[in-house]
Amino acid sequence: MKSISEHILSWYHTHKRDLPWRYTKNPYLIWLSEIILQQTKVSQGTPYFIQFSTKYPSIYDLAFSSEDDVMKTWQGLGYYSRARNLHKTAKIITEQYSGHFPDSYKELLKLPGIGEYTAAAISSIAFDQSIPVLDGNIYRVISRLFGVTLEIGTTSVKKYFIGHAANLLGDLPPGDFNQAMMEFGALQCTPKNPSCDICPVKNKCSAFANDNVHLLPVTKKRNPLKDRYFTYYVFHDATHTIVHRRANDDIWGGLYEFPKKEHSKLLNYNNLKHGDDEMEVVDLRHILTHQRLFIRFIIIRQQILQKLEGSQQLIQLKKFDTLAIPKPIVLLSQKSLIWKSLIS
DNA sequence: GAAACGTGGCG
DNA sequence: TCGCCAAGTTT
Repeated sequence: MKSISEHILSWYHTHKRDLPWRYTKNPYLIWLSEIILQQTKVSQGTPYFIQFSTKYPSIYDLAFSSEDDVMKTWQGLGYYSRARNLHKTAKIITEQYSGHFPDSYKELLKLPGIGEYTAAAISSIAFDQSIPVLDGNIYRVISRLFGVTLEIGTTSVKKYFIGHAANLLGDLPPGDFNQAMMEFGALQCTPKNPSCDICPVKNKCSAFANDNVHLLPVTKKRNPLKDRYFTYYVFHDATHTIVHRRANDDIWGGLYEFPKKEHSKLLNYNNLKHGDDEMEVVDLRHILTHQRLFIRFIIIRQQILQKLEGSQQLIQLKKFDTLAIPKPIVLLSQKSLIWKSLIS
Protein backbone atom coordinates (compact mmCIF):
# COMPACT_ATOMS: atom_id res chain seq x y z
CA MET A 1 0.00 0.00 0.00
CA LYS A 2 1.59 3.23 -1.19
CA SER A 3 1.58 6.28 1.07
CA ILE A 4 0.53 9.72 -0.14
CA SER A 5 4.19 10.72 -0.32
CA GLU A 6 5.14 7.66 -2.36
CA HIS A 7 2.32 8.34 -4.80
CA ILE A 8 3.48 11.91 -5.29
CA LEU A 9 7.11 10.84 -5.69
CA SER A 10 6.11 8.26 -8.31
CA TRP A 11 3.99 10.84 -10.06
CA TYR A 12 7.03 13.14 -10.11
CA HIS A 13 9.29 10.56 -11.72
CA THR A 14 6.77 10.15 -14.52
CA HIS A 15 5.58 13.71 -15.01
CA LYS A 16 8.40 16.05 -14.02
CA ARG A 17 9.36 18.68 -16.54
CA ASP A 18 12.71 18.65 -18.27
CA LEU A 19 14.30 21.74 -16.71
CA PRO A 20 17.92 22.91 -16.98
CA TRP A 21 18.64 22.98 -13.24
CA ARG A 22 17.55 19.37 -12.89
CA TYR A 23 20.75 18.21 -14.56
CA THR A 24 23.03 19.39 -11.77
CA LYS A 25 23.68 19.24 -8.06
CA ASN A 26 26.09 22.14 -8.21
CA PRO A 27 25.03 24.31 -5.24
CA TYR A 28 25.79 27.47 -7.19
CA LEU A 29 23.37 26.55 -9.95
CA ILE A 30 20.75 25.25 -7.53
CA TRP A 31 21.00 28.51 -5.60
CA LEU A 32 20.77 30.53 -8.81
CA SER A 33 17.65 28.66 -9.91
CA GLU A 34 16.00 29.06 -6.52
CA ILE A 35 16.55 32.82 -6.40
CA ILE A 36 15.25 33.23 -9.94
CA LEU A 37 12.18 31.14 -9.18
CA GLN A 38 11.12 33.07 -6.08
CA GLN A 39 7.59 34.32 -6.80
CA THR A 40 8.25 33.54 -10.44
CA LYS A 41 6.78 30.93 -12.76
CA VAL A 42 9.11 28.40 -14.32
CA SER A 43 8.19 29.59 -17.82
CA GLN A 44 9.17 33.14 -16.94
CA GLY A 45 12.35 32.26 -15.04
CA THR A 46 13.88 29.62 -17.30
CA PRO A 47 15.29 31.98 -19.97
CA TYR A 48 16.93 33.99 -17.20
CA PHE A 49 18.47 30.88 -15.66
CA ILE A 50 19.98 30.01 -19.04
CA GLN A 51 21.30 33.55 -19.48
CA PHE A 52 22.83 33.70 -16.02
CA SER A 53 24.36 30.23 -16.06
CA THR A 54 25.85 30.92 -19.49
CA LYS A 55 27.14 34.38 -18.70
CA TYR A 56 28.30 33.49 -15.18
CA PRO A 57 29.21 29.77 -15.27
CA SER A 58 30.72 29.88 -11.78
CA ILE A 59 30.14 31.92 -8.67
CA TYR A 60 33.43 33.69 -9.35
CA ASP A 61 32.16 34.98 -12.68
CA LEU A 62 29.18 36.42 -10.86
CA ALA A 63 31.18 37.84 -7.97
CA PHE A 64 33.74 39.54 -10.21
CA SER A 65 31.15 41.17 -12.45
CA SER A 66 29.70 44.58 -11.63
CA GLU A 67 26.36 45.07 -9.93
CA ASP A 68 25.17 47.11 -12.92
CA ASP A 69 26.01 44.19 -15.18
CA VAL A 70 24.06 41.75 -13.00
CA MET A 71 21.12 44.16 -12.86
CA LYS A 72 21.12 44.41 -16.63
CA THR A 73 21.02 40.63 -16.97
CA TRP A 74 18.16 40.57 -14.48
CA GLN A 75 16.25 43.32 -16.31
CA GLY A 76 12.62 42.42 -16.87
CA LEU A 77 12.38 39.71 -14.21
CA GLY A 78 11.18 41.96 -11.39
CA TYR A 79 11.83 42.04 -7.65
CA TYR A 80 15.24 43.56 -8.23
CA SER A 81 16.47 43.14 -4.65
CA ARG A 82 16.95 39.53 -5.70
CA ALA A 83 19.57 40.60 -8.22
CA ARG A 84 21.35 42.92 -5.80
CA ASN A 85 21.39 40.20 -3.14
CA LEU A 86 22.52 37.63 -5.70
CA HIS A 87 25.59 39.72 -6.40
CA LYS A 88 26.18 40.40 -2.70
CA THR A 89 25.99 36.74 -1.77
CA ALA A 90 28.29 35.76 -4.62
CA LYS A 91 30.90 38.13 -3.22
CA ILE A 92 30.42 36.83 0.32
CA ILE A 93 30.80 33.21 -0.81
CA THR A 94 33.98 33.93 -2.75
CA GLU A 95 35.51 36.15 -0.09
CA GLN A 96 34.44 34.46 3.13
CA TYR A 97 33.73 30.87 2.13
CA SER A 98 36.53 30.30 -0.41
CA GLY A 99 33.93 29.94 -3.12
CA HIS A 100 32.14 27.02 -1.44
CA PHE A 101 28.50 27.21 -0.46
CA PRO A 102 27.79 26.29 3.16
CA ASP A 103 25.75 23.07 3.26
CA SER A 104 23.72 23.71 6.39
CA TYR A 105 20.27 25.26 6.53
CA LYS A 106 21.33 27.51 9.38
CA GLU A 107 24.41 28.87 7.64
CA LEU A 108 22.62 29.36 4.33
CA LEU A 109 19.96 31.37 6.10
CA LYS A 110 22.52 34.06 6.96
CA LEU A 111 23.16 34.94 3.33
CA PRO A 112 21.39 37.90 1.70
CA GLY A 113 18.35 36.83 -0.31
CA ILE A 114 18.21 33.37 1.26
CA GLY A 115 15.22 32.91 3.54
CA GLU A 116 13.62 29.82 5.03
CA TYR A 117 12.36 28.41 1.78
CA THR A 118 15.58 28.87 -0.18
CA ALA A 119 17.81 27.60 2.63
CA ALA A 120 15.69 24.45 2.83
CA ALA A 121 15.66 24.04 -0.94
CA ILE A 122 19.44 24.34 -1.35
CA SER A 123 20.30 22.12 1.60
CA SER A 124 17.90 19.41 0.47
CA ILE A 125 18.44 19.53 -3.30
CA ALA A 126 22.18 20.20 -3.46
CA PHE A 127 23.27 18.56 -0.20
CA ASP A 128 20.71 15.77 0.38
CA GLN A 129 19.75 17.05 3.78
CA SER A 130 16.38 15.96 5.07
CA ILE A 131 14.78 19.38 5.44
CA PRO A 132 11.21 20.07 4.27
CA VAL A 133 10.48 23.05 2.04
CA LEU A 134 7.32 25.11 2.14
CA ASP A 135 6.29 27.28 -0.79
CA GLY A 136 3.01 28.43 -2.30
CA ASN A 137 2.51 25.12 -4.09
CA ILE A 138 3.02 23.08 -0.96
CA TYR A 139 0.66 25.24 1.08
CA ARG A 140 -1.98 24.46 -1.50
CA VAL A 141 -1.29 20.71 -1.73
CA ILE A 142 -1.22 20.24 2.03
CA SER A 143 -4.29 22.36 2.72
CA ARG A 144 -6.29 20.30 0.24
CA LEU A 145 -4.96 16.88 1.21
CA PHE A 146 -5.64 17.42 4.90
CA GLY A 147 -8.50 19.91 4.66
CA VAL A 148 -6.62 22.68 6.44
CA THR A 149 -8.79 25.79 6.57
CA LEU A 150 -6.39 27.96 8.57
CA GLU A 151 -5.64 31.24 6.84
CA ILE A 152 -2.14 31.34 5.40
CA GLY A 153 0.06 34.21 6.51
CA THR A 154 0.96 33.90 10.17
CA THR A 155 4.03 32.32 11.73
CA SER A 156 2.04 29.76 13.70
CA VAL A 157 0.14 28.57 10.66
CA LYS A 158 3.42 28.35 8.79
CA LYS A 159 4.83 26.10 11.51
CA TYR A 160 1.75 23.94 11.30
CA PHE A 161 2.21 23.44 7.56
CA ILE A 162 5.93 22.75 7.95
CA GLY A 163 4.98 20.03 10.42
CA HIS A 164 2.84 18.39 7.73
CA ALA A 165 5.62 18.83 5.17
CA ALA A 166 8.13 17.20 7.53
CA ASN A 167 5.81 14.23 8.12
CA LEU A 168 5.28 13.78 4.41
CA LEU A 169 9.01 13.98 3.71
CA GLY A 170 9.86 11.27 6.22
CA ASP A 171 12.84 9.22 5.02
CA LEU A 172 12.28 9.83 1.33
CA PRO A 173 15.03 11.42 -0.79
CA PRO A 174 14.67 15.07 0.25
CA GLY A 175 15.73 16.79 -2.97
CA ASP A 176 13.44 14.74 -5.16
CA PHE A 177 10.54 14.72 -2.74
CA ASN A 178 10.60 18.46 -2.12
CA GLN A 179 10.68 19.12 -5.84
CA ALA A 180 7.97 16.51 -6.33
CA MET A 181 5.62 18.38 -4.00
CA MET A 182 6.24 21.68 -5.77
CA GLU A 183 5.93 20.14 -9.22
CA PHE A 184 2.74 18.37 -8.16
CA GLY A 185 1.30 21.70 -7.03
CA ALA A 186 2.43 23.49 -10.18
CA LEU A 187 1.11 20.94 -12.68
CA GLN A 188 -1.54 18.78 -11.05
CA CYS A 189 -2.93 20.39 -7.89
CA THR A 190 -3.18 23.83 -9.51
CA PRO A 191 -4.87 26.91 -7.99
CA LYS A 192 -7.63 26.88 -10.59
CA ASN A 193 -9.12 23.85 -12.32
CA PRO A 194 -6.91 21.21 -10.73
CA SER A 195 -6.91 17.85 -12.51
CA CYS A 196 -8.62 15.94 -9.75
CA ASP A 197 -10.04 13.36 -12.16
CA ILE A 198 -6.58 12.01 -12.87
CA CYS A 199 -5.04 12.73 -9.45
CA PRO A 200 -3.06 9.83 -7.96
CA VAL A 201 -4.05 10.79 -4.40
CA LYS A 202 -7.65 11.90 -4.88
CA ASN A 203 -8.88 9.00 -2.76
CA LYS A 204 -6.76 10.23 0.13
CA CYS A 205 -7.61 13.90 -0.35
CA SER A 206 -9.86 15.62 2.20
CA ALA A 207 -10.80 18.46 -0.13
CA PHE A 208 -11.72 16.06 -2.94
CA ALA A 209 -13.93 14.04 -0.60
CA ASN A 210 -15.63 17.19 0.66
CA ASP A 211 -15.86 18.80 -2.76
CA ASN A 212 -14.17 21.98 -1.54
CA VAL A 213 -10.94 21.81 -3.52
CA HIS A 214 -11.70 25.19 -5.07
CA LEU A 215 -12.00 26.81 -1.62
CA LEU A 216 -8.50 25.82 -0.50
CA PRO A 217 -6.06 27.09 0.49
CA VAL A 218 -7.55 29.96 2.50
CA THR A 219 -5.56 33.09 1.71
CA LYS A 220 -5.74 36.67 2.87
CA LYS A 221 -7.23 39.31 0.62
CA ARG A 222 -4.82 41.83 -0.79
CA ASN A 223 -4.95 45.51 -0.06
CA PRO A 224 -6.41 47.68 -2.79
CA LEU A 225 -3.95 49.21 -5.24
CA LYS A 226 -2.56 52.65 -4.58
CA ASP A 227 -2.25 55.14 -7.40
CA ARG A 228 1.06 56.88 -8.04
CA TYR A 229 2.05 59.43 -10.65
CA PHE A 230 5.48 59.85 -12.27
CA THR A 231 6.59 62.45 -14.78
CA TYR A 232 9.92 61.78 -16.42
CA TYR A 233 11.93 64.31 -18.39
CA VAL A 234 13.80 62.63 -21.19
CA PHE A 235 16.41 65.22 -22.05
CA HIS A 236 18.78 64.36 -24.83
CA ASP A 237 20.94 65.66 -27.60
CA ALA A 238 22.44 63.62 -30.40
CA THR A 239 24.86 61.81 -28.14
CA HIS A 240 23.81 61.97 -24.51
CA THR A 241 20.89 61.68 -22.15
CA ILE A 242 20.43 62.04 -18.42
CA VAL A 243 19.71 59.13 -16.12
CA HIS A 244 19.17 58.70 -12.42
CA ARG A 245 19.79 55.57 -10.35
CA ARG A 246 16.85 54.61 -8.17
CA ALA A 247 17.25 54.04 -4.46
CA ASN A 248 17.22 50.45 -3.25
CA ASP A 249 14.23 50.81 -0.93
CA ASP A 250 11.56 51.47 -3.53
CA ILE A 251 10.34 49.85 -6.72
CA TRP A 252 13.01 49.28 -9.36
CA GLY A 253 15.79 49.75 -6.80
CA GLY A 254 19.16 50.01 -8.49
CA LEU A 255 17.67 50.50 -11.93
CA TYR A 256 18.18 53.63 -14.03
CA GLU A 257 15.38 55.97 -14.96
CA PHE A 258 15.09 59.45 -16.38
CA PRO A 259 15.11 62.41 -14.01
CA LYS A 260 11.85 63.52 -12.43
CA LYS A 261 11.02 66.99 -11.25
CA GLU A 262 12.21 66.36 -7.72
CA HIS A 263 15.78 65.95 -8.86
CA SER A 264 15.84 68.43 -11.67
CA LYS A 265 16.72 71.82 -10.24
CA LEU A 266 19.40 71.99 -12.91
CA LEU A 267 17.09 71.10 -15.74
CA ASN A 268 15.89 74.45 -16.90
CA TYR A 269 13.44 74.09 -19.66
CA ASN A 270 12.40 77.73 -19.87
CA ASN A 271 13.32 77.81 -23.48
CA LEU A 272 11.01 74.95 -24.39
CA LYS A 273 7.91 75.63 -26.35
CA HIS A 274 4.89 73.39 -26.22
CA GLY A 275 3.96 72.11 -29.62
CA ASP A 276 7.57 72.05 -30.61
CA ASP A 277 8.12 69.12 -32.91
CA GLU A 278 11.21 68.24 -30.95
CA MET A 279 9.12 67.53 -27.92
CA GLU A 280 6.91 64.49 -27.48
CA VAL A 281 4.68 63.32 -24.65
CA VAL A 282 4.02 59.63 -24.02
CA ASP A 283 1.65 58.39 -21.33
CA LEU A 284 1.71 54.88 -19.90
CA ARG A 285 -0.20 53.01 -17.24
CA HIS A 286 1.66 50.29 -15.41
CA ILE A 287 0.19 47.86 -12.88
CA LEU A 288 2.33 46.47 -10.08
CA THR A 289 1.32 44.17 -7.26
CA HIS A 290 0.60 47.02 -4.85
CA GLN A 291 0.27 50.11 -6.95
CA ARG A 292 -1.03 51.47 -10.21
CA LEU A 293 1.41 53.84 -11.87
CA PHE A 294 0.49 56.63 -14.23
CA ILE A 295 3.65 57.60 -16.02
CA ARG A 296 4.23 60.52 -18.36
CA PHE A 297 7.39 60.88 -20.38
CA ILE A 298 8.23 64.33 -21.69
CA ILE A 299 10.86 63.85 -24.33
CA ILE A 300 12.87 66.95 -25.08
CA ARG A 301 15.71 67.54 -27.47
CA GLN A 302 18.12 69.93 -25.84
CA GLN A 303 21.35 71.35 -27.18
CA ILE A 304 22.66 72.44 -23.83
CA LEU A 305 23.11 69.13 -22.05
CA GLN A 306 26.79 69.71 -21.45
CA LYS A 307 25.95 72.66 -19.27
CA LEU A 308 23.76 70.64 -16.97
CA GLU A 309 25.18 69.79 -13.63
CA GLY A 310 24.01 68.13 -10.47
CA SER A 311 23.16 64.66 -9.19
CA GLN A 312 22.10 63.22 -12.51
CA GLN A 313 24.43 61.21 -14.61
CA LEU A 314 25.03 62.15 -18.19
CA ILE A 315 25.06 58.90 -20.14
CA GLN A 316 26.17 58.27 -23.68
CA LEU A 317 23.19 57.09 -25.65
CA LYS A 318 25.17 54.14 -26.92
CA LYS A 319 25.75 53.03 -23.35
CA PHE A 320 22.19 53.64 -22.28
CA ASP A 321 21.22 50.14 -23.34
CA THR A 322 23.85 48.63 -21.05
CA LEU A 323 21.96 49.93 -18.02
CA ALA A 324 19.08 48.11 -16.40
CA ILE A 325 15.85 50.05 -16.87
CA PRO A 326 12.29 49.55 -15.62
CA LYS A 327 9.66 47.96 -17.80
CA PRO A 328 7.85 51.23 -18.64
CA ILE A 329 11.06 52.61 -20.14
CA VAL A 330 11.36 49.50 -22.29
CA LEU A 331 7.80 50.17 -23.41
CA LEU A 332 8.63 53.79 -24.09
CA SER A 333 11.29 52.75 -26.56
CA GLN A 334 8.54 51.00 -28.51
CA LYS A 335 6.07 53.86 -28.32
CA SER A 336 8.05 57.01 -28.88
CA LEU A 337 9.00 58.05 -32.38
CA ILE A 338 11.74 60.40 -31.25
CA TRP A 339 13.22 58.09 -28.68
CA LYS A 340 13.06 55.04 -30.92
CA SER A 341 14.90 56.76 -33.74
CA LEU A 342 17.47 58.01 -31.28
CA ILE A 343 18.46 54.74 -29.67
CA SER A 344 18.24 52.54 -32.74
C1' DG B 1 3.90 41.14 11.55
C1' DA B 2 1.96 43.86 8.01
C1' DA B 3 3.40 45.84 3.86
C1' DA B 4 6.21 46.29 0.01
C1' DC B 5 8.77 44.41 -3.72
C1' DG B 6 7.65 43.24 -10.58
C1' DT B 7 6.04 40.99 -14.20
C1' DG B 8 3.13 37.92 -16.84
C1' DG B 9 -0.62 34.74 -17.49
C1' DC B 10 -5.21 33.25 -16.80
C1' DG B 11 -10.31 33.12 -15.95
C1' DT C 1 -10.67 45.62 -16.88
C1' DC C 2 -9.70 43.25 -12.71
C1' DG C 3 -8.33 39.99 -9.21
C1' DC C 4 -5.53 36.23 -8.24
C1' DC C 5 -1.39 33.77 -8.22
C1' DA C 6 3.58 32.55 -8.96
C1' DA C 7 9.92 27.50 -6.44
C1' DG C 8 9.68 34.30 -0.95
C1' DT C 9 12.56 37.85 1.38
C1' DT C 10 13.17 41.99 3.74
C1' DT C 11 12.08 45.75 6.72
